[in-house]
Amino acid sequence: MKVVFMGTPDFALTALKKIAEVHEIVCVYTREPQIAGRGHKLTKSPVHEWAEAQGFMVRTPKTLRTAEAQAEYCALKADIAVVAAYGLILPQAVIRAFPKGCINIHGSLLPRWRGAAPIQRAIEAGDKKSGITIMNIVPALDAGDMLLKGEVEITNETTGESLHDALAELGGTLIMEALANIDILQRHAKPQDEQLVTYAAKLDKEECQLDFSQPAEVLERKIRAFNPYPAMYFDYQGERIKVLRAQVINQQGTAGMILEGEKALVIACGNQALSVTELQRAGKKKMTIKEVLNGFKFSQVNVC
RNA sequence: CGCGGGGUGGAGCAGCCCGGUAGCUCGUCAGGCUCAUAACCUGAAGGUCGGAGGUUCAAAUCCUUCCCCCGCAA
Repeated sequence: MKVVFMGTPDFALTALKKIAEVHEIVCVYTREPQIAGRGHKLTKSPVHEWAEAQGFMVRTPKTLRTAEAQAEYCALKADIAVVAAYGLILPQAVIRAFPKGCINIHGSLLPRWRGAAPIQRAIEAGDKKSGITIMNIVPALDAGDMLLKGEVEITNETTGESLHDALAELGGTLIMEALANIDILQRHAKPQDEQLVTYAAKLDKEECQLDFSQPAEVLERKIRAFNPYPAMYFDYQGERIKVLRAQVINQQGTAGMILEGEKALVIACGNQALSVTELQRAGKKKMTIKEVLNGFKFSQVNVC
């Protein structure tokens, strides 16, 4: 089939690579290069970078609301559009442009976790499973009928990164399946149960400062969910320390107090305590707690 | 030119400001102790101090320049 692909980050790129092996990529839409990174350089998205290297036509409109953008889009001779973490709202005209429609790869088991950060929110909430839903795009946020689903287990070891990677892979697999059986799947498309809808708010750095008055268990899930990005942190004597992994242990103390800082890093929480097992100090690489403590000791102060 | 931290035996750090024979914690190897051990004791190996220039009797340490890693911000 002739496919128009719309996506931006790595999550989308994984799918694009698989699609490109079998189908004809007519055009790739991705977010325009952004000022980003150290030195504030203009940076192309992962999808942009790869698509260009493959010699695909790449378009980066600021919006698809304009008549020109829509006309340009609709002029493409494609069968279907595949959207994955694109980042722009798609107007009706775009959604209906191609005969086989416009389908989306979403990183959750819809209707649970519609929205921007479904992967992290599922871990944070303590869900036992996550997955991919292939669905039709409609004008409302992630509300289209569902075509195909696949599940992934969330364990105590699952991090935002590991789940992201697993779902990206699964998304690629399922989108291929969906494209292969699109007509049948469309005939059996299932509406989402509005009663079960939840929303995954986008990640906000405000919520990443560890609030040790909360139970250790809650914080541990946030730590895993937000690893590696945006990463939970606390400030230790003016230095920002990202906590990438921790274990809940059965100790009590004043919330925020470092109970042990030489042989381990144990911080008291509202309920129980966290033993940090992997962290990153400002300016340093990620390290296991063992590596850190070889050359650095924490004082028993309060880090709230 | 957005702001900032850092590159020292395999790992994490100290030393750099106030130049002068490379230190700490851990790991590795050998031996010892022990019922035993990730514990303890003894000993050993392992470093052109990111690269290139320069200043100096002498540079990890001062100057110039290049490369690489990372935090913030976006």
